[in-house]
Amino acid sequence: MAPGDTVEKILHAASVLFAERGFAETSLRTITGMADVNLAAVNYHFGSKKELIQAVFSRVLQPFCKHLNSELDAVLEKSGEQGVSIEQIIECCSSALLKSTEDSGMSVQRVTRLLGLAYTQSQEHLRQYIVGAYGETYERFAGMVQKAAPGLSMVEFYWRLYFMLGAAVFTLSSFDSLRAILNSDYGHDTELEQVMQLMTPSLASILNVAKE
Amino acid sequence: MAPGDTVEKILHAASVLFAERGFAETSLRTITGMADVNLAAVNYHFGSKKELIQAVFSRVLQPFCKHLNSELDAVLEKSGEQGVSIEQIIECCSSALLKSTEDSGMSVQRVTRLLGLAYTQSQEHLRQYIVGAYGETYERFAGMVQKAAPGLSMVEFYWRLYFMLGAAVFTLSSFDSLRAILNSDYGHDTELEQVMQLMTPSLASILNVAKE
DNA sequence: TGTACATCAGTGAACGCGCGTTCACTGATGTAC
DNA sequence: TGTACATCAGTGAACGCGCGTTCACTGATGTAC
Repeated sequence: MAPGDTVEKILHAASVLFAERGFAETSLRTITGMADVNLAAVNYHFGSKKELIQAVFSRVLQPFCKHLNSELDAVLEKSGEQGVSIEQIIECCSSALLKSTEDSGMSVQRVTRLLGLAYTQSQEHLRQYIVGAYGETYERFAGMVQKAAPGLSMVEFYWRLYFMLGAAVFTLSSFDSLRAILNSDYGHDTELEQVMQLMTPSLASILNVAKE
Repeated sequence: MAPGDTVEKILHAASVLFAERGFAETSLRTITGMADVNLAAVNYHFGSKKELIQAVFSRVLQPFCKHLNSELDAVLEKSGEQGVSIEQIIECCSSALLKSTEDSGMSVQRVTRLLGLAYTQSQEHLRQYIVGAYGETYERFAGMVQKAAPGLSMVEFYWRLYFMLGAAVFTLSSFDSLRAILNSDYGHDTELEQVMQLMTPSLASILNVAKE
């Protein structure tokens, strides 16, 4: 077996299981069982369960941030004077998300579920790690969104940004179950790409709607 | 000590701790320690940890649904022919949420965190219990929202409703940490009621924005 | 080319610990006769 | 009024179990001389 293969198998199984059940509900025995590697291999390669969690996030966030940055570069270059619209920024996020899932072989649902977990499961070590490693890209993104919505106060902008993030993360991370409900109740199937397209104008309107 | 007091102390401690850390991360020993009751009292009064989780949700959802129903009644009666607007429905939810937290002595953040957990922590027994006990109120709410946004296809309505729920649940349940970040980065404090007011037009715009 | 040693990925079994749950028990209160 | 019994809230200690982690060990590969 090629070296590094064990590491990759552990990371894959951990991503799948963490996204499905959360961190505390997923034991190392379940992970190593699914990955078909020895239990002790996790601590051998990663040191601890905490560090495994961080490694899983690295594998997801690094390609995403890379793609997001180059998408933002492209859009900045293309639209010179008239500035970048919020719709364009959202589409940067969408395609960065899709491209990064191609890279890692993970689904969009899984990636956004992991992102949601980072918010909702209060793992302080994880929050610190993510802010430290990927805070810069986030700041850049937030700055561009703010430029696209002039005239909003700091407070109003900030909260509207979180409304947008909440809508996106919540919907995408629960996509499978929401799709299943819609399918069984109304017999209508929806593709992920379709929902991401539906989402763009809705997210944009959150930011652009007139002030209260 | 008055009878029923132990039950109430357990429910209170469990609500606080579940909302803070999730279900798996909260042990019965932590709960009974905080509530200052005997460890075995949980299984004596509730039967199991699962049933305790359900009881916590009952204590939260029952008053919320009660208030939401009467708010919806009031608004239906008031606005006869011209129909009920989406803003009115959102405000029904807001005040039902505020009133129900007064009842139970729990914060809005805690209630929405619990609601978010019900979605994100895949506790199948809990999802079934909630749908069985409170699905009717949800159907009524969803039906009224749909009437307030005529012209949308089933698919488009359905997904926009989830964008709205996501934005609301995500923001309110993370309110404390978002508020803290805004405070430390820009020195500006925001009250919960203020955010709920900011949220109304943004949520309404998700539903009302023109079709793609 | 041969030998001795170092490095490294991986293993199997065990460690102590905290978990949810169980059970025999206590002591107070209510009820029947 | 007195006594026997039933009910009920609560308790203390222990149960077995699955958890993350540790450790001595193996066997393959690389390196120095």
